[in-house]
Amino acid sequence: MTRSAILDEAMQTASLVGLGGLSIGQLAETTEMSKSGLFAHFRSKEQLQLQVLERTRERFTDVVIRPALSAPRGIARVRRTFDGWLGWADDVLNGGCIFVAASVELDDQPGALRDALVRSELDWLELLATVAGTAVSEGEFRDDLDVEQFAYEEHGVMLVHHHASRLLHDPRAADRTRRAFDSLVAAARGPG
Amino acid sequence: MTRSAILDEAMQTASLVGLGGLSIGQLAETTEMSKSGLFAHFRSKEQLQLQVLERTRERFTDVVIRPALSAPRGIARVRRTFDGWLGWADDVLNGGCIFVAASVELDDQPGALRDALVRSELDWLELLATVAGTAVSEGEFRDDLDVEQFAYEEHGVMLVHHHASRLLHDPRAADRTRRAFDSLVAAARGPG
DNA sequence: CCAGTAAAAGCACGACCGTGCTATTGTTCT
DNA sequence: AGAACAATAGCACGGTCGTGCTTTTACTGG
Repeated sequence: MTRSAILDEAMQTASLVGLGGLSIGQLAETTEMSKSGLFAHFRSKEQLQLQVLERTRERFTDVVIRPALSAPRGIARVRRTFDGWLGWADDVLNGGCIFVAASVELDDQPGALRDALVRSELDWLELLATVAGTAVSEGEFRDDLDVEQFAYEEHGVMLVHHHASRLLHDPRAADRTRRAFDSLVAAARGPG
Repeated sequence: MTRSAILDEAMQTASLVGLGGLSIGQLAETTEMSKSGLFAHFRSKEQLQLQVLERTRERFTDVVIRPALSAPRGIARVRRTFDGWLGWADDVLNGGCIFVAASVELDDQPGALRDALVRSELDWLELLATVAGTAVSEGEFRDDLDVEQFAYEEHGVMLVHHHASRLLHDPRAADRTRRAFDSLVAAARGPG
């Protein structure tokens, strides 16, 4: 079992129980390794968590960010980024989005893991704002749009989608989310 | 140490480490009781968690819901509900909002605790929709407003506020949140 | 084939977990 | 004062946790 395969397994587990819920013994069991054999790959639990987070970032880049950036600049790209996020947990994870889970798990727990997550989230928000910016420069969004505010509100819709679909299992979640997103886009297009 | 006081302590701890992060031993330590003495009050960890959740609901009702419902019907009440939520974790908890934390902690963990949380969250969403409804019947919101959609988007703004303020410590969070909320209200007032 | 190296396993440790069972304390009622 | 009862403590159990140390296995280059 290669280190990379272990991380993939760990990522799936973390999606179900969070980064804090990861345990070396349980992970050794599901990968059919000895506890000490697995432990040798990482040299502490924190290292394991950091590398799982990093691996998740890589996968996220592959399945969400890169495809989104290959969409045409402007609203099309904004939409593709948003839709990519909506589907990503369903497509590559067994459970919920690891970033969402970690965000509430770590908000009161200082340390390297939290710091790494914060960097990651800031990158993501910045990317959302940048993508919105392409819609501005293409003339599809009004040119006095506050792109960071747009990213902020867009992120809110993502979070409420996660809540409604994963916790509440609300069958109307997809529809509500689409309507919320469309409102944001409409408001960004122009004044009334 | 009375059962009620224990629950208050446990609520504070849960706000820092989540309901799953509660432990009988640690709680016994902070309440200066023996582990078995404390354990006797609840007869399982799950019972403890359920009662902590219930206690949190009571406190939430006291400091958010009741004051909000005493505001005048309409937009004033909508705003008071929203503002009440924003402040509630800061005012009564040491850490983050327990409902937010539990929502991502439990979304893949079936059981009585998850069921109780889902009921609680559905109540909350329903209340948000109902309060928006008072603004409709007062003529302040347009009368074809989808109040559940409004509640959905409002909830999204709350979640992103929690993320930005607690995880990112973004000093602009309060301002961004207010602007997001104002957009929602403006859109609900009328067509353009 | 053998030496050297890397990966995995074996094993033990102290700590904490939830939970039972039994004893002790403290309170209330007659 | 003594009996009945509730609250708390003492103690032990099997289990899992993260992590060290030592030994075995698997692989590689000469």
